[in-house]
Amino acid sequence: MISLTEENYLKALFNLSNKSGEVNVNELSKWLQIKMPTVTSMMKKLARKKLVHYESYKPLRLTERGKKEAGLIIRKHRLTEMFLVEKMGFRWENVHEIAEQMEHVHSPDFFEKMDELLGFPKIDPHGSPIPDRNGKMVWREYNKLSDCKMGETVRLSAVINTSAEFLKFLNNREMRLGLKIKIKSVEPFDKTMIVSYGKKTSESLSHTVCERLLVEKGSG
Amino acid sequence: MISLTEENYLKALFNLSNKSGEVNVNELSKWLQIKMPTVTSMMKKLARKKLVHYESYKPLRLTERGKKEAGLIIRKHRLTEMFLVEKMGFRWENVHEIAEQMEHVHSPDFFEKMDELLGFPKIDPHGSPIPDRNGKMVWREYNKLSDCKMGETVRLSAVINTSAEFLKFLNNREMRLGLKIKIKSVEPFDKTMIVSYGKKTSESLSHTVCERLLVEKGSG
DNA sequence: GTATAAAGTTAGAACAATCTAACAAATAGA
DNA sequence: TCTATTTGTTAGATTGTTCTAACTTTATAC
Repeated sequence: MISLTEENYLKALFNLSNKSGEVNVNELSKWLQIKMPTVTSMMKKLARKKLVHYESYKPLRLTERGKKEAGLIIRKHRLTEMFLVEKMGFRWENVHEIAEQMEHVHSPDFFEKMDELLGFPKIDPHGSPIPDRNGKMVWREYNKLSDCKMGETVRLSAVINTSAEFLKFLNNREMRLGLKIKIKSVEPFDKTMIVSYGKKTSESLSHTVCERLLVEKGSG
Repeated sequence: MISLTEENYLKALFNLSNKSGEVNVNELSKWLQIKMPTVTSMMKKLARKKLVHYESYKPLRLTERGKKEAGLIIRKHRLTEMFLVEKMGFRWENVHEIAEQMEHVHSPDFFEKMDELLGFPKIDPHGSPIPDRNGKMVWREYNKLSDCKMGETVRLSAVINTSAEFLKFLNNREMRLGLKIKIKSVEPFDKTMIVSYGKKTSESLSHTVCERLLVEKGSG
């Protein structure tokens, strides 16, 4: 049995894993706002439970089982977010906190029913992929807006940061998923972009913002 | 802040309170399947938090604040059960376990939205009243079927036991809320009732079952 | 290539929620 | 009313999750 606390560690490890699947203790400690010694001892415990590969002074890695369990928690989180938006009328900036609690509900039937009522969605309201029943998750080929060049036209496909503040920032600028964005220019000094989209002919987006917007190129 | 564990004690106290609002430590201990010394120490803690009136060797009583908090937890439980049945297509015997977990979700908005989508229901799928936003709950004037007499015709309004087994037992006999039931006879020895309802002309219901069925008299 | 800083670990304590064993008070039977 | 049973409490231990303080290892900077 995996406790609520352990579930939160697994999810954090999953979310922080880089391409090679590695996470540092310090990173995890800061993310969870839990002191390093506590994290170390929990990692030893999760290692005993075969959910994490742990060796002293080495980066942490989830085991296959750990990845699956974490994926299933994230599946519950994202299905919930989708349900809240699509079936209950919540806005995308108000679903994270609720999903954060619902992801710990143990009831396969409940989440299967959500999935069914939603028509088996592949992405959540922020464009993040919903892991399948085996906890497997695949990101489509997205680019950060900040990596695109002047003159390109792209489609907004996902947002990395799902904090209410950031999402409200996007709301205020009438930005939402699916939006077609044209890059008019890029300021060389601070990488601020001037873009046009919808009725906006000239909006300025800081590098910090552009790094958090994932887009698809050349999808018409 | 009230912990999940404390919430479960409050809810149990609320559910076990008799007319005078009293609950014994032993009773609570058996209900929660937690040993008496643990219950005693938790009661002292809840007394410190002004949620329970506690005096050594005296019966336990919720304070006004305790009653309110407990009522709000039960509100969340029952709204969830109603939502699961009305909006998600679950059957009444499958909602208790899920609601048991959802009742601990902290998000007034979430439950307000449920309430609104459901059209502000007064009762849950088992006929139990849903406490209002202040945690206040009122039972309508129901009688146990077991207290009714031969010849009476009554309407099934609520079920006391919400275990899946009992609800499946009722399903198997095509019994549901709103059903009009006529008492054909009562066996004096064991109080078994012979009743008719719907297409059934002669069904036998044990006293154990009749005690768990709440009915309204003379409502046409 | 050593000194310093950053990252990670060990040891020991604290708090919440649980238990068992032993004792005390209240209740019930004769 | 006296004793036996039931109910309730106290004391002390256990487990899970967290902390601080002190120490060790690894990485960084000159």
